[in-house]
Amino acid sequence: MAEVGGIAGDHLRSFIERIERLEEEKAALAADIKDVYAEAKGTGFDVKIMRQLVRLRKMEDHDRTEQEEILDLYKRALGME
Amino acid sequence: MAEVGGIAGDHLRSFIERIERLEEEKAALAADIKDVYAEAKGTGFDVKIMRQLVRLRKMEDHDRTEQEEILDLYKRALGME
Amino acid sequence: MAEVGGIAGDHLRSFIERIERLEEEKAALAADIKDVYAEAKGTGFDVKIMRQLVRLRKMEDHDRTEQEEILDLYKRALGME
Amino acid sequence: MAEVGGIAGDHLRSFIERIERLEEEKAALAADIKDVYAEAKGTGFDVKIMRQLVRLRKMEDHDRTEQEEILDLYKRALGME
DNA sequence: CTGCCATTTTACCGGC
DNA sequence: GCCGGTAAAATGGCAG
Repeated sequence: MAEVGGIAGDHLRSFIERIERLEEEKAALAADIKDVYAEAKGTGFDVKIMRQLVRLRKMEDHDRTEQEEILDLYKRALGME
Repeated sequence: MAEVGGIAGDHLRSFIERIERLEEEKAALAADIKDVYAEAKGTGFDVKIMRQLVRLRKMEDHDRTEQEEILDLYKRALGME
Repeated sequence: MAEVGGIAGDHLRSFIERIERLEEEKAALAADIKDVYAEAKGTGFDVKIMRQLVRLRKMEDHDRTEQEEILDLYKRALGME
Repeated sequence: MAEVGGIAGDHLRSFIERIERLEEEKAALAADIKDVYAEAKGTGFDVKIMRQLVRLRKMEDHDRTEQEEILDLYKRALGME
């Protein structure tokens, strides 16, 4: 661990503050997201279902290349590459 | 999918896309935070300890806010606002 | 929280021991899995690729009904159910 | 998939299936553990505290084992085994 | 207030 | 023996 006190302390403080700044922005975005859900709910949509939709669409993105990956993996696993 | 449900479908899609856009930004910030921790680690700092520090400072902020809220509550109760 | 000492203590101990027993079995299975990977490695297979395969196949299982789920969700979300 | 790579493919499949079988059993045990925690919670115990207890007891076991290993090491160093 | 879900933290495992 | 990345556990937050 770097020295306690002096320049190392300033350095640590700098890192911590950068992180805290980023986390504030992240929290702000989380709040924005919450607001959008609330707005959608006010329009009559079901928040729980919307969350499921978002989750499933994210999974779909991950799956887009999954089949190819599996084939590639089998090939590599079997030394066919 | 836009044809399913007509207007409502478009509306839903709009909400979902807004959320997904915000979540992308949130993920980008999470990656930035990760990078800062990695950089700090490369400078010799202990990431686990740093995380504890950040959490502790956040809790203190939270508690401080809570105190202020209670104070406000009392002020309003006393007609001091 | 239940009383400290007396019957509650015995009860707690009983729960803890049941959990520890189950965790031992789980750890034993984890060791078995490790052994299989080691054996496969000894036969010339790449452990990292095998782990990826297992992970992707698990995802495939999860995806098996995903498309239907998504359609159902959209229908419900749009009040078409 | 059995046709890909012939014998090697079958061999790989065999390993993968053994692993998947073991992982299913492991998941079942994890579910059992979850159930015990839930049951304990229903009896009035604090699950979070219980988890800490289990972790602590495991650490103590680990440390005890470590001490015994060190003792063994010394014994061997002294030709006492 | 309770259960579920997302996030975050911790622990593990293989590789170098 | 550490490091990086990946899976598991645990905590926190949110909707109902």
